[in-house]
Amino acid sequence: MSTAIYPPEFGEQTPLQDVLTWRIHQVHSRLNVHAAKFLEKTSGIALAHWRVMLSIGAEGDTTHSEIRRKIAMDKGQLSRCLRGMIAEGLVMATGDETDQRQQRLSLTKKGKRIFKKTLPEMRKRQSYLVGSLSKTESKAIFSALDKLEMAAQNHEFL
Amino acid sequence: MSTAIYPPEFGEQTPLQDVLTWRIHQVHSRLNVHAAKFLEKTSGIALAHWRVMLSIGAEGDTTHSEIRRKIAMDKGQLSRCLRGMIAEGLVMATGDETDQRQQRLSLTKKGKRIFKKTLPEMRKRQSYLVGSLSKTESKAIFSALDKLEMAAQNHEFL
DNA sequence: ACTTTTTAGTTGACCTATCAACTAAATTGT
DNA sequence: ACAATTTAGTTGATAGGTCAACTAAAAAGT
Repeated sequence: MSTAIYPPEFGEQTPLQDVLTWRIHQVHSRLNVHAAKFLEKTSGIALAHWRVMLSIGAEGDTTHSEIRRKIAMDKGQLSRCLRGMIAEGLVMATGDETDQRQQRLSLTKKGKRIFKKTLPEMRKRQSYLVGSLSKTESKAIFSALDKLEMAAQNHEFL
Repeated sequence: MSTAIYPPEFGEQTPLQDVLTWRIHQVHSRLNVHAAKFLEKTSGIALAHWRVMLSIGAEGDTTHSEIRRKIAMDKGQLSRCLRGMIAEGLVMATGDETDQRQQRLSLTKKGKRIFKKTLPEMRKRQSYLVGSLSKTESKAIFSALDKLEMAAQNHEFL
């Protein structure tokens, strides 16, 4: 049981309380480890790289900040991540003619090949994970996450 | 909507897929930021320190590895965390007579004072967070997290 | 036109997390 | 009794996340 990890006095009075954020913490880290191992095995790329690839998409042509909007990644982190991906030959950057601050980003041939190979594998993985949930659970977990996120961003309670 | 953060082709075919782990990632990081700020404001302690305090408990007398069992924290991380907490005067360590490898850990007076001050605040915070969920959602999110964790630890799918 | 502000992205500093190597004490096996 | 293994905890190396300072280009304000 989830509550077992907390001292009774806390858990008993407030069964969902910190336990919930803690549970999210734990599950998150385990899912991350799993995803990273899985990706390492199937295509040898890093989780962050996969996320960025996914946000570019096989035929995409996008920019730094557009990716950031999509996946809400720190811009410094994304900058370094993209540098790595370019170094590995997964992504190519070409200057944007109308705005010299930004660059158009797209997958290289190698990037596309890996993307296309990885996508179905990741789909399988996710189906496997989500398949462990009931319909109700999978619906509820999404709305619960949305609500928790909103609650966490509500500055009144801070 | 949650699925909006992924390319249509991915999201449409597999609505819950990576989106779910990604949502957990996002929500987790926002909850963490929120918790850290909240703790900073209410008692000036770090999130990791709070978690350890919580696992020791106001009257607790425990060991390194017992904490680790409770909160599944990396042992190196916990070692440094405890060192910091001892330096801050939150925790005191005394040698265990029967086993010289381990130490008995408990909260100092200062630690207890902060613990007692922080606990109701954290309860309020958690009630606030959990209060944003419906009964169904809060039940479902727990079982969903349990199942996802088990699925992620299943080595068959790796 | 030119100053101010916003936007795009990079870099550095720092902090946390994870993993592996290591020491020392206790337990188990013979 | 003593060798081998397990358990407890520390430390170091490294990767990833977070924040803030910085440069440069573009847009907006006057």
